[in-house]
Amino acid sequence: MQEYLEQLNDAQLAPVLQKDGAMIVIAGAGSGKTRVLTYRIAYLMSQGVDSFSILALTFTNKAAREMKKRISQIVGSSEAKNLWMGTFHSVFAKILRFEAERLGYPSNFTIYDTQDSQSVIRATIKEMQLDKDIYKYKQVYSRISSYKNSLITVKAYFANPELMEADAMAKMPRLGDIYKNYVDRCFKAGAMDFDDLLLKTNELLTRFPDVLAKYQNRFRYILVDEYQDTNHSQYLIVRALSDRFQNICVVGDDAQSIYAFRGANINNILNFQKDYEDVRVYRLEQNYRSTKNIVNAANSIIEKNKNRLDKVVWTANDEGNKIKVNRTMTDGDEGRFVASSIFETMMNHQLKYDDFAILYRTNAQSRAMEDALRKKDIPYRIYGGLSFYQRKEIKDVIAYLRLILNPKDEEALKRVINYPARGIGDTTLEKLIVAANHYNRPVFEVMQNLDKIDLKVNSGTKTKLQDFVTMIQSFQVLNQNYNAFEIAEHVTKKTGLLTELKKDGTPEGIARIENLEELLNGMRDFVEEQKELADATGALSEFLEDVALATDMDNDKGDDNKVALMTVHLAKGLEFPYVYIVGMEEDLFPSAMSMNTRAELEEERRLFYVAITRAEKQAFLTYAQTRYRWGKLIDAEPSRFIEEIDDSYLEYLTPITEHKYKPLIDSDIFDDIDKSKLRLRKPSAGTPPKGPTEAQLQKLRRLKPVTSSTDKNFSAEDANLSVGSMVEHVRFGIGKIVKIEGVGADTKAEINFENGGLKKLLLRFAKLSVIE
DNA sequence: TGACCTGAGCTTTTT
DNA sequence: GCTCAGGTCA
Repeated sequence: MQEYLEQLNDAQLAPVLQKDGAMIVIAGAGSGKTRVLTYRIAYLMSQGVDSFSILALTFTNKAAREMKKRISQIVGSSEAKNLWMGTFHSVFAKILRFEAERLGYPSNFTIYDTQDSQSVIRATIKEMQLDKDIYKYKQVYSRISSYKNSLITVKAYFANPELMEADAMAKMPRLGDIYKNYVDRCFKAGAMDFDDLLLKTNELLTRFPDVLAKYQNRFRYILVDEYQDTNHSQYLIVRALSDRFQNICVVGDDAQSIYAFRGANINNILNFQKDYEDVRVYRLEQNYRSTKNIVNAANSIIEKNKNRLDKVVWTANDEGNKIKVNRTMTDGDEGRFVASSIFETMMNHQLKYDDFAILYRTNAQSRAMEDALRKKDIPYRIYGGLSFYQRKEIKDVIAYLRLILNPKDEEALKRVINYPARGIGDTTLEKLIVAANHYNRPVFEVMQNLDKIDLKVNSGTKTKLQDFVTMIQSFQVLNQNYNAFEIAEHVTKKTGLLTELKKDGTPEGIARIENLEELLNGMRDFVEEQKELADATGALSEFLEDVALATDMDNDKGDDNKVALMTVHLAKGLEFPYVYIVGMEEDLFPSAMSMNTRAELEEERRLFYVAITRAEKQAFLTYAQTRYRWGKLIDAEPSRFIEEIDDSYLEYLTPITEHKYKPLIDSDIFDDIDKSKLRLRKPSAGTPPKGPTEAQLQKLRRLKPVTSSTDKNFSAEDANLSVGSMVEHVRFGIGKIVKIEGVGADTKAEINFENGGLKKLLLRFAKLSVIE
């Protein structure tokens, strides 16, 4: 029984054997944290802890599934079955369904995905007759999302003048009203968005002490994976649930925190010791995954970050090869280089395709890679991007299915009410929505009661509406006796979806039909699997629950031998013998949008750390000198991250490109200043604004960009930056340099901004925009 | 009502 | 260079 414990080293064993109390395991990359988690759970069970009372939270379904699999191998599947193990979202969705009525939701509430949410917001903005150029629906969505993740409800929002002011400053004074309307609409539609799954769980646990007590008593042992990626909302849930027994084990690596943009709060892990009594801290520092070269290179990168926990990752593995760095002319060449390199390496070392991964910063980069791989007949699989369930034809079927379970679901209704075309156009839909708002009832209910209201539609349209209602209702009846697969198959035929697709003979149309078939096959498998579980039946509701929270990573076919393509974010937690990190260029990695503050840049650096540490045997870094972006060819410079790696771990296949420019300013003192936005003022056409005088402009025109890349000791004067130079900073406006002190890295400048007062900035490696 | 066209925005990452 | 929302026209 205990022999599995022998597979652990001492550092891993300690947290496994500490049965009770609060503990944090700080686990370096590749140090076997998943192993610690699984064995800890297995050990708890061997010590007589009831599997019903263990809750394990992960960030991906895949992580949960794999852990469950390994645990069942140790303790047997009948025991492992009762564990509560899953993503935050899926576990709490389950609990919310159970307790939904407390919060006024139906237990069959729909889960809106990002597309649905954004569509609701778009409609709201339109209805409120706001300017859509100011209120951009994506921006509004992300603001609302971050409010929800910080537990700022509509009520809390309106109680907080600072927030309202901030939005007003951002020219969106009506944001609170949009927020309110959005929340109301979702509620009326019986729908929760992703963030609601956490927000409403918090509400449930705070408002109903008996519910809190119930789950506190139930989950006596709580484990959280990737704790560094929890946001405030998740943090509070974990705290609340663990408060009674304080048997909490969190595992994470601050160096791999890469989801701050989504509200993840790195302080959750940094402050864990303050949150519980008597916290034991364990460190896993031995890396079992990678060569010495890779581990050391990664360490040399992460050292550049200031905000981190103390930890030294080391490995007993071989020295290994140096990290290879390659430059190409274009992004197309980059793709061809990677494809040939994969092919050669594979042949030379008798490897398989799935020993290789290509990682990139943005999804858009996959294209060049795909083209090159296809030309060389190298099989690949792209993870992420547009997932299977986000395809139009799939979403259409899903929308019908959603409507069957929850006819209030307005987004689903809007999607299918006239697809396939059945003569219910925008005008009619508009009337329905107006009526629905008027009576404050769901649209579908209005459609059910057409006789009782005067909708001002002609009798033909009325019949069509009634037919639609009858059809959905007939599905609902069937749903009581048939499983998810049977219903879906019936729906595709009865609605005319299948016929509609068959009409379209284009290759894309045929692909759509194939996708539909794949969906149905998937559903059949799903039903079979569910039937084997004790507490499931393969019903439609179970399927939709799964789909709503599924990601592309999840439907892993596992054994297919293909090169993996994915973003660095998606690669977290995975490992590959050979890893290509492509697009190692300034403004791409690190992303141009993430270089405004030290905090953002540090997150990019952690992301790069994650990328490098995926490699077991060999890592490649590639960059191109020119690249297509937005359909235009642009010049690119090598990423600063390449230079940050200690040279002794690198092998340059091509000489590194000289940097033309260095990043402008690295200010430790004024972290809140958006350094990328500081530049020499470009004179505008015609008469200059009240800022610089003609004489100053003359001076500006004489300024040249810095060309020296090796001499890091140049002074501000070398950079032609002198007292009296005009600079512009978007935040403070135009200003004049009044004082310069220090040399090289320590150059400081005092700049007198016209409307921002005197600011002191630390200039380092000045990058000066060229003045025409 | 539906097919077709146009222009804007996009490419930071996702449960 | 691609996608999608929104507008125009038959």
